Amino acid sequence: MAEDNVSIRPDGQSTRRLPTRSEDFAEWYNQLVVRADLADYTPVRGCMVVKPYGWALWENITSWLDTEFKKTGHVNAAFPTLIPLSFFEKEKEHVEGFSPQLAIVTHGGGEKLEEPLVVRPTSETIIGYMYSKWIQSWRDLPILIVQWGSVHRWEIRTKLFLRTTEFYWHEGHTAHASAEEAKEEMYRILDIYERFCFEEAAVPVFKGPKSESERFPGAQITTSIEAMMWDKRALQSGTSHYFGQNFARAFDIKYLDQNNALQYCETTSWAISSRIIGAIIMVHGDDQGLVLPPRLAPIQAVVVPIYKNDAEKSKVMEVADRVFKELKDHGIRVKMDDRDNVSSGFKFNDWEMRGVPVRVEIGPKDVEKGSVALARRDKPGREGKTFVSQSGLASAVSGLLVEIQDSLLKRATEYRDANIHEPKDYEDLKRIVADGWAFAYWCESTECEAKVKEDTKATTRNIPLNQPDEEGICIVCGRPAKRKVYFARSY
RNA sequence: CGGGGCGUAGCGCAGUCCGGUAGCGCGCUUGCUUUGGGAGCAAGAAGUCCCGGGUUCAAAUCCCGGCGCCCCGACCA
Repeated sequence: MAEDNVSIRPDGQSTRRLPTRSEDFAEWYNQLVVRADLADYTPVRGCMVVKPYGWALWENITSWLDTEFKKTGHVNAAFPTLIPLSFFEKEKEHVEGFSPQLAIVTHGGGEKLEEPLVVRPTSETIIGYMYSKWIQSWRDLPILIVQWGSVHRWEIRTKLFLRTTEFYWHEGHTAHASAEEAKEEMYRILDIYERFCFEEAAVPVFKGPKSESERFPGAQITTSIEAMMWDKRALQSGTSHYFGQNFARAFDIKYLDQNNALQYCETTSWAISSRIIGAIIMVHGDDQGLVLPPRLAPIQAVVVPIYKNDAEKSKVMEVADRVFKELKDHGIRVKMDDRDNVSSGFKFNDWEMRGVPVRVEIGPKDVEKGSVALARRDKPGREGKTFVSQSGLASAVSGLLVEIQDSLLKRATEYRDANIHEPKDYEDLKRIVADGWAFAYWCESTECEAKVKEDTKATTRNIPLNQPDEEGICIVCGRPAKRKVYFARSY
């Protein structure tokens, strides 16, 4: 489906080489997003267009997550984009956290509004208000609702996918009777996020709680999944929060328990946003362009026919059409590139820019020999090319897609692990975070964390779960510490 | 908000110092030849030179005033 919507017109810079990642990583990213046809800039500062190819990728991400949410009992619903400003003032930390980022509507229908409306930056408040209306009894719990949509946060510096004024996401909002149940929910979702990253995006992540200073405004516990980008900076790729009764008290979300006693609910919220696309780009992309994990790629294989004249064309197209149909029937998301106005060499580069995992080249020689050239995107250029028989091609391509998926995860994991170090002392930590991640004991005090940030610009990312039950000493102050944390510069 | 840069064809830029026919590359259109790693030739189409004012016979160019964007230093999924 998605593959048929993809525009394949060359752009104005098609023949220009992308800057390499080591030359200028930021510029590499900016150009790649546009030239791979994922997104474009608009007249509205900080707001992007997600183009059909980028949206097809997003749809593959969302449909997997949606399926998993439904499997675990969640249902989808939609809440308003506009939220009364006063709602934000009901939870102290929430208003402090979000005030600087709000877009506010002051007029409607040509008149000044009595109360300004906030363009939602997140929906805890309006959903909390509605939950208080809907929940009366322990029988009403849990409520497990997911909203798919977009939100707005006024940003100073924006970057396509990573930080835009408007971005796309799902936000799950749940209400429970007990703290245990709410915390279980938070971790259940975190596990889904982790599985998504490993299995679908081939992006290895660490999951665990964030420090107090990195918490979501209004949360008691914030957990995250954290990934390492090619430039070794960290990207928070998803979050899951436990609110305790903070929002329940602010919005009066109460129920009568089995003993006829009035209780506050325990709530959670969680999200993965379109930012995850930025992670996929920065983890897998190379100097030729985008590299997409096969399981998420809108186009998994592209067929490129090669011919010199009409006689060759008719012979080649006969085979190419047959191959295309075979792959399609085999459930592979395949695209036929029968453009007549660009050379095959151009097409090779073009599909590499767009990150298509497998390219099937069919020329006159292949027609004679009953073969095709198979090129795998994770090994660009001629190195990734092999010649295989036309018979059994569909299963060969399927197998190759699996192999590419695995190799991307393996490569990303090795790269990440090679760039995480355990510092011997504080000076060592400073050296490490200049070009990598440090994994060290930390006393969990805000002072020590702030000192690291001050000295190195690195922040604590998260405290990974399942650590051995050992004690150490804080890398900053030397006091006893129970758990290790990742320190890294982040996006 | 402080420092630096930019605004000229769809995109990337030259021209501005020293005022005088609006230019280049890519892309686009048409035709022919091409197509196994970013094709060639030929003929075309396409610009309120960011906006407003001023100086001048004449302004992309000089002067004044705006606006917008990008890059670097304090927040976030």
